[in-house]
Amino acid sequence: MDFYTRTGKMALGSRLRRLSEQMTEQAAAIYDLYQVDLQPKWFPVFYSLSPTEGKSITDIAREIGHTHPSVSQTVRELSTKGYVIEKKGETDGRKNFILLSPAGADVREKMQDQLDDVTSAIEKAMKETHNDLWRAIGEWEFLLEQKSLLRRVQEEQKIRESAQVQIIDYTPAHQSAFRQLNEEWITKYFRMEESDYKALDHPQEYILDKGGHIYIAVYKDEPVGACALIPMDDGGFELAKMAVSPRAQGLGIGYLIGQACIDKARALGARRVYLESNTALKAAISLYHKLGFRKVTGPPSPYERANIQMELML
Amino acid sequence: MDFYTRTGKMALGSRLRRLSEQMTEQAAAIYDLYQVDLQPKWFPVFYSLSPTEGKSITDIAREIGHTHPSVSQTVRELSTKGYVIEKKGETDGRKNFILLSPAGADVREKMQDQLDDVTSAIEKAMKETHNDLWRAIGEWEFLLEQKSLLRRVQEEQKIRESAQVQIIDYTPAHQSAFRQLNEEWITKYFRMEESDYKALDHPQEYILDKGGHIYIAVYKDEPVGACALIPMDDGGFELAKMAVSPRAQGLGIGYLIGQACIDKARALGARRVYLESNTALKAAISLYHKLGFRKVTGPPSPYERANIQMELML
DNA sequence: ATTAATTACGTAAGTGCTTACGTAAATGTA
DNA sequence: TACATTTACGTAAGCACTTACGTAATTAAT
Repeated sequence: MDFYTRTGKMALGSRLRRLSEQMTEQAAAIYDLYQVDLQPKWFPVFYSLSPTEGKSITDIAREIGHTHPSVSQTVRELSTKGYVIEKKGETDGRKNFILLSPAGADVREKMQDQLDDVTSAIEKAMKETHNDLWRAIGEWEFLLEQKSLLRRVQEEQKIRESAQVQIIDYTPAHQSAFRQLNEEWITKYFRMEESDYKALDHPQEYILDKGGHIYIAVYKDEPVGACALIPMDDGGFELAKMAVSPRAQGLGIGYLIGQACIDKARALGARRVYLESNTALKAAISLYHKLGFRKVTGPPSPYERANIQMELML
Repeated sequence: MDFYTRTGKMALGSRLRRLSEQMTEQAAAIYDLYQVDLQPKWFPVFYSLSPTEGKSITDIAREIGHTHPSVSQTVRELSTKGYVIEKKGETDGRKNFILLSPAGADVREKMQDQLDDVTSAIEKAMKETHNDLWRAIGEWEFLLEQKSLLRRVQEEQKIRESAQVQIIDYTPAHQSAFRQLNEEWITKYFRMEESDYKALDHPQEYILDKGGHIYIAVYKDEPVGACALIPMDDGGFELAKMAVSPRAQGLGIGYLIGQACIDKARALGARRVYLESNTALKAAISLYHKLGFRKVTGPPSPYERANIQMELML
């Protein structure tokens, strides 16, 4: 008991199982009390049946939320007990329609008191609690249907890891990382061009000295992303050489480093940030949209691979 | 889903199990996400261990609320994985002390992020609910520890069945039942005496005609209890011939029919109800106590079997 | 100092479900 | 009209536990 408070919410599943086990364990004793010759595990199937209307195995399974083999098994057991009658489907020879036999209907009748007593026992116990277990389960069922626990945990993971990402100013020590991160995606989709070599091999000369800026994203002491601002003739900046290592995808690094660049451009008094990209890079384009960029048509680009131009007015 | 609302609270156990299954099913995927090479089922045992302090199999089992074979099995699996070290007890050769190996401690370290993320994912989800599942489970654990579900259901059964018990006035048609019910317990513990035959064979003459009264308890259209009020010289009544069929025990019939007699005595203006019994009849004596009777010493009784006298002042 | 009872723990088998898989019937497609 | 696909359902095996049982080691009782 104490253990579960220490492990915390991680043990929610186990704790639920233990509680349910405690309850179903008592169920057997309760059936005895009412001298109903029915195994507790049969209850869902048994209760779903009627003496008049037959139901197929799959129908029952869907209704009670078990698998069909489980229902199939239970039906066989109920059948040897003589509580149900099986009838092959007439129009559909695969189906096996199950209905309550007279003996089964009899047991069902006798069970009514038990059902009533159990219901009121539980309802009375529930009144002693402040937190309604029945409703809480319902809410969780809804919650998990909406978004799985896995997805929720993934989101938490992302939040935690994003907090460990730092956006820092470029220093000469980052040159090789800056080149490598960019070369990686350029060669994957396109080919390195003359302007790429200039900017990546000599960022000091071709970017910084011209009044530009470079940011490096660091995650767990390793550079995993980069982005540059290159001054344009109109007083604005071009956002270029945006790169995120595939190993660090999903941490929102693109957004963080892009936003850092935009903030810097604004701080430097620019009115506009411009960029060129390629529509094949779907993730990149959608990131730019998220950052506020909109498609424009401007003067032709020096880059072969550019087939889309975007801008963001500050 | 709909099925569970129809079956009502009876399905509380199943519903809990299904929810817990949904959660533990996701657990495996979550472990994958963090690349922790640990089976979810190992978690409770694994988490209970430390690298310095060894714990015996039974200790672990008690702590996490599983059985010792389950722990034994898990430890063997963790052992072949190299995550734990087993050490025979030095003072007690039966014990098998388990501690985390360096490799195990390593995994434990790596798991911390996962634990944190799962905890905050669940806590965040919980904030979206109105009924706190975690607390609700805690309350139910407490509730069931206090009084088992079986006991609670038994109480409901008793309440429901007691409502079906009716206390009615004696009519001549009840004479044989009146006699049989009393003869049953008298011959079981003692022997029939002269006064018994008189009262049971001729209740009209020996009880009613003298200004006495008889009540019959009827349950499911069958007489299952009886009790008589016989007028005494002092203006009070003697409570006598109280009998409840063993087949109808536990329905509180003794109390109901006793109370009916007391009410009647009061209505007839009596100041005192008196009775004689035997201390061997523990259940009867405690019932009389519950009805308000106290032990007294009075004149000797005509009945051989009487060894205790009680009275209730109205 | 024996003998009996208790405790620790391992192995085997059972439980109430599940997934995996196979077969026959029904349905869709060319 | 033949073929592939889907559906219904049964059987087998697996899963994560449990209970049942047997065997040492320890402790209590005589």
